Amino acid sequence: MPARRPTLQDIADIVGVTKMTVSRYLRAPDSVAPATQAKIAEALTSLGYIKNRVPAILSKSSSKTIGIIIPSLSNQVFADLVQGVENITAANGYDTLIAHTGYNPQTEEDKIDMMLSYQIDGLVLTETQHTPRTRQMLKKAGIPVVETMEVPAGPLDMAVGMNHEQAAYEVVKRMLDSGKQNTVYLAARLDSRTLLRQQGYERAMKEAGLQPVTVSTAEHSSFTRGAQLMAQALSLHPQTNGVFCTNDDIAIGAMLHCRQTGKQIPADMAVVGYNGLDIGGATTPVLTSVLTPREEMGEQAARLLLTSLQGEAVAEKLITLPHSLTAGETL
Amino acid sequence: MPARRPTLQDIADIVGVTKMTVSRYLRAPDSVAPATQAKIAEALTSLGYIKNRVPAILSKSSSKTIGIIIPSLSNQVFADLVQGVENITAANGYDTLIAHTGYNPQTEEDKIDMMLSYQIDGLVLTETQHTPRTRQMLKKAGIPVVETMEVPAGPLDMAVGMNHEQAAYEVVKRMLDSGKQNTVYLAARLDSRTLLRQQGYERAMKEAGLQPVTVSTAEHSSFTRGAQLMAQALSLHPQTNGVFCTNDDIAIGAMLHCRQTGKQIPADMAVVGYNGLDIGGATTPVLTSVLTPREEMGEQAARLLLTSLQGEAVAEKLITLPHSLTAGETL
DNA sequence: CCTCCTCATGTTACGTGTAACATCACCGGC
DNA sequence: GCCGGTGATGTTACACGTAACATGAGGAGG
Repeated sequence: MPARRPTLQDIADIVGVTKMTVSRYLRAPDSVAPATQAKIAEALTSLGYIKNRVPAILSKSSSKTIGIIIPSLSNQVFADLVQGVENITAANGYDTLIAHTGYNPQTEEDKIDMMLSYQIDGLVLTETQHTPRTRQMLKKAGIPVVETMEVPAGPLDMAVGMNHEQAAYEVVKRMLDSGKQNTVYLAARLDSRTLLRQQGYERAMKEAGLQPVTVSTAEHSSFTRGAQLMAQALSLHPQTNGVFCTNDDIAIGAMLHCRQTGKQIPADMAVVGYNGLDIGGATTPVLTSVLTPREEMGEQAARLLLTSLQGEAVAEKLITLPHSLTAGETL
Repeated sequence: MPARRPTLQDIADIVGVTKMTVSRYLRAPDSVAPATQAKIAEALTSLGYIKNRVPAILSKSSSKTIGIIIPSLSNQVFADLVQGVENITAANGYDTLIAHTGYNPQTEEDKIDMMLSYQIDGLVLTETQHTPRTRQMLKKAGIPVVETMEVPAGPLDMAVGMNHEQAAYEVVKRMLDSGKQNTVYLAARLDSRTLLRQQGYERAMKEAGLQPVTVSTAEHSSFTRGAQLMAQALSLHPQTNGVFCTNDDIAIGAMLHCRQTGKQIPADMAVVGYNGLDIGGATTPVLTSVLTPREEMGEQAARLLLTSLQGEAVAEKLITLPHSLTAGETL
C-alpha cells in the first residue's frame, strides 16, 4: 500500500506556495498567476491529487450532494425517478447518493441516518411511511426533503406525486364501462401505492354496485407471481373477465396465464397494468397500462430541492402530476 | 428552518460534561458513569442529536463505507450483486454507497472521483474498462478495489468474476450438438461481457466448421429489441434454427417473436438466454439460460475487500466462479 | 496513613480545505 | 515622487469528533 494520498500541502510544498494558493487554483485557475498555474497543474498531475471534499463539508456543513432513497434497485420505476432527479441535480453541480431499503421502513431509517451523517444537503424519498425516528431526524436535520410517487396526507416537507387512487378509479371505471363487470384487482407486496390503487378500484366497483374482489400475495411481484394470481382469481371466480393489476409485471404474468389457458385478450379477459413500462409494449397484444410520470416526478422533486437550497421560498410544496393511459390493446 | 443541527458540544453543555464524555457514551455507553449515561441519553433525545461522521473521516481518513459502482439501476443482475456485497458488509459494520454510470466510462470516472472524495474505504466495480484517470486515481487512492462480473486481463487490484467466454462456448456447443447448426448470436448494447460471449459463440461455431453470425443493435436491450433482432436474424438467414441471446430480455423478446410467427420452440427454434433471471421461469416453455452467480460474486468481492481492509494479505486476488445452465425447455 | 491502582472525566492536538482578512509589490495618474 | 489601487499570495482561524495522554478522586492493601 503506497503512502497516504497527497494533500494540498504536498502540492504546495513542491510548487513553493501555500496550500491556499493551490486551493484557489482548483476552484478558479485564473485567480493565480499564469506561471504558478502551470507549476501547480504539473504538480497536481505528477502526484495524482484526488480531491477531498470532507474538510469543506466539515467547515461549511454542506456537501453539494443530494441523497435518494429508493425501495428497490431493480425496479424500472425507481430507476426512472433517479434519472429525473439526476437530470436536474447534475446540471446544477450537485452529486447524488443512492441507497435502497428493500421496502423496509427500518432500513430506510438506517440509510437516512447514514446519509445525514454524510451531511447531504437534500433528500428525495420514494415512500411516505416513515418511522418516528426518521421523522424526528429529518426535522432536526433542517434539510429540504421531497417525498415522491404519491402525495402523503402528512408530508415531511415537500412532495411530488400523483393521485393513484384516482388513476385506479378512472381506469377501473373504464373497464366496467366496456363491459368487464367481473373485474378483479391483482396485488402483490403491499406498499402504500398498492393500497391506494385498491381503494380506487373499490370505489369504482362500489359506485357501479359491484362487489370488489382482490387477489393478493405478500410476495415480491414478478411474472411468475402474476400468472399465479391470475390462476387464483379464475379458480375463485371463474366468471372473471377483467383484471386490474397493481403493476406491469403482474399484468404480463396474467397475460401469460391467459395465453396458456386459451383465453383471448381482451375478448375473454381484459388486462390492465400499472406504470407503463417498456415491457408492456413488447407483448402481443400491447398491454394497456396506467402511465406514471416517473422521470418528471424526479425532475420536479429536484427542482423543489434546489429552489429550497437557494434559500427561496417554495410556492407549492405539494405537487400532483397528471396520469394517463398507454395506447394498449388489452382493454 | 431551525437552528443548525446539534453538536456533541451542545449535548455536553446541557449535561455539564465535556464533549469527550459524550463521545465516549456514543461509542461505548458503559465507559461513562451510570448517572452520566442517563443524563447524556436524555439530552441526546431531547435535542435529537444526529451523528456526524465527517470529523472522524477527516481525522482518521477512514469512513467504514464501501462504494459500489454499477452500470444500470434497473438491471436485476446488478441488484443481485449489490445484495451480495451488502450481505457481507452490513454484517461487518460497513455502509455502502451506490452510484450508476449508464455504461459510460467517463461517468464511472466521475462517480469514482466523487466516492473517493468521500473517503470510501473500498470499492466494488462491475466493469473492467476504465479511463486512464480512473486507473491512476485508484492507484493513488490506495484503497482495495474489486472488479466483478468478469476477471479482467489487466486487473486494477482484485477481481471476482466468471468465465463468460467459456460459458458461452459450452452452451453454444450444446446447441450445436442438439442439431441447431444454424445458431445465431443476438447481441445488444456492446459491453465487454457481450463481446466475451460473442467470442465463446464464435469459438464453438468455428470448432464445428460453421460460419458464426451475429445480429446486434447498439440500443439498450429490452423485450422489444429482442423481438426485432429475432426478426432481423430470420430475414437475413431464414434457415436460422437457434439463437443464443446475450441476455434474458433479448431471449424473451425472441420467444415472443417466434410465437407471433408460429415457430415452435425448441423444435423450430432453440432459444437460450443469459443470466437466468426470474423472468425466464415464467415463460412457456421455460427459458433455458446460463445461470450467473451474481449474489455470490458480490459476497466474495465483499469478503476480499474486508480481508484486505483488515490488513491481511489476500491469497487469491483473482477468483473465477463456476457457471451453470437453468433447467429450461427452450433448448 | 501512605501507596498504588482504577475509574471517570478532562485537556490537547489533529486532520484538511477554505473564508476572511492581511500583506506586499508594482503600476498609473497627477 | 507620492497615493490609491489592483493583483497575487500569505496568515489565521474554523468546522467537530476522537486518539492519546493527563488529572484527580476514591478505595484497597499493607
